[in-house]
Amino acid sequence: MKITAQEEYGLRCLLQLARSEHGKVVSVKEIAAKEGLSRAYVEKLLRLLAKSDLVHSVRGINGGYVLNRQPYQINMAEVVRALGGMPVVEQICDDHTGTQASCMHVDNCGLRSVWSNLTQYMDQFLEATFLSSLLHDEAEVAQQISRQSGIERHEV
Amino acid sequence: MKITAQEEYGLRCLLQLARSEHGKVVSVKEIAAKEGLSRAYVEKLLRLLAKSDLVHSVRGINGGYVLNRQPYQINMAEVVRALGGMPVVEQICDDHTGTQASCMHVDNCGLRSVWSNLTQYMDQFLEATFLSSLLHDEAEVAQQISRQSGIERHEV
DNA sequence: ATTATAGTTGACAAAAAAGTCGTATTAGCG
DNA sequence: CGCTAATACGACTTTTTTGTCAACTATAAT
Repeated sequence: MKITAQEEYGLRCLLQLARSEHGKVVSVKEIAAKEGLSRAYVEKLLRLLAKSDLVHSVRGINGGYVLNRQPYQINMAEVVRALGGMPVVEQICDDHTGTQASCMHVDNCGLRSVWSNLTQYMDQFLEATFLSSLLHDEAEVAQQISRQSGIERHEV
Repeated sequence: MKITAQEEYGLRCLLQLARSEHGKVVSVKEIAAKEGLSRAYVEKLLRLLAKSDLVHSVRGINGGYVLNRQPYQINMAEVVRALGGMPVVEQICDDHTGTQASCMHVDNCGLRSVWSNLTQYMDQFLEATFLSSLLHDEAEVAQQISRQSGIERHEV
């Protein structure tokens, strides 16, 4: 269970857009500087996000990227999906390795249920978390999310 | 958010052990055949599981691997952890990429809270799922887990 | 004791993911 | 128009993860 680099850094770039005034064009250069990432990488990530219509680009001089909706209208599940994210059960089953032509468990697989439920469970969480909630102070964010998820918080 | 190959295949091998009579030694050869994986790979996975004391090996002729506890005493969170699994927030923060020496958000990072809560949330789910529940028919497993997680099931 | 079967180990090879680069395209501005 | 600063895109390189191999050690059976 790994959070991929694309998810991590893609989300960060998105947050940079969310932080700036709505509708304002922010250049890759600026985002790259603020996140300490290379321009090339930031471009790649933003193009990914653009494919899923979370942002759009403005070309030419003074160009850059803009968030398509407001931060409170974008939930984490969408973002994670856009960034290549959530494992779809069919993919897991399809993508098997090994000596056989198809997964040994094609027609009866206890695991499939586990993964598919876990995925849905995570999705619930992510759908309930909006970009806007991540813009505050760390302590605030922690409180808010913890309340939402019903998890008691022991430490940061 | 990816389920890694090690988690997927390691868990499967473990399930093969869980399926056989408790305390019985099962050879890598046998597991490999049943899962359609190479012996070498199955060995590697079982050694990983052995490191975390979920199984132990018996050497020599008639050797193989044995589950250390009974399936109803082993939860998925342990298994996933043994297989390299759950992302620890410190790791994510530490493992940053980019042009700077440390993550740009070291002292105030909204994301940290999200990942850490998501992780805990998933952990709850995985801790409540035991190896024993994965031994039944797919349909049964699905029902059982869905009940446990409070997620309504729409389709398989 | 010998032999055959099984696990052990670390190095290696292959595949996938992460990240970079160069060239093309677009738009503002003089 | 032509220059400059920006995105677009695909090919490429690097790094990490997956998976394999070969030489080695342990043990039961004979």
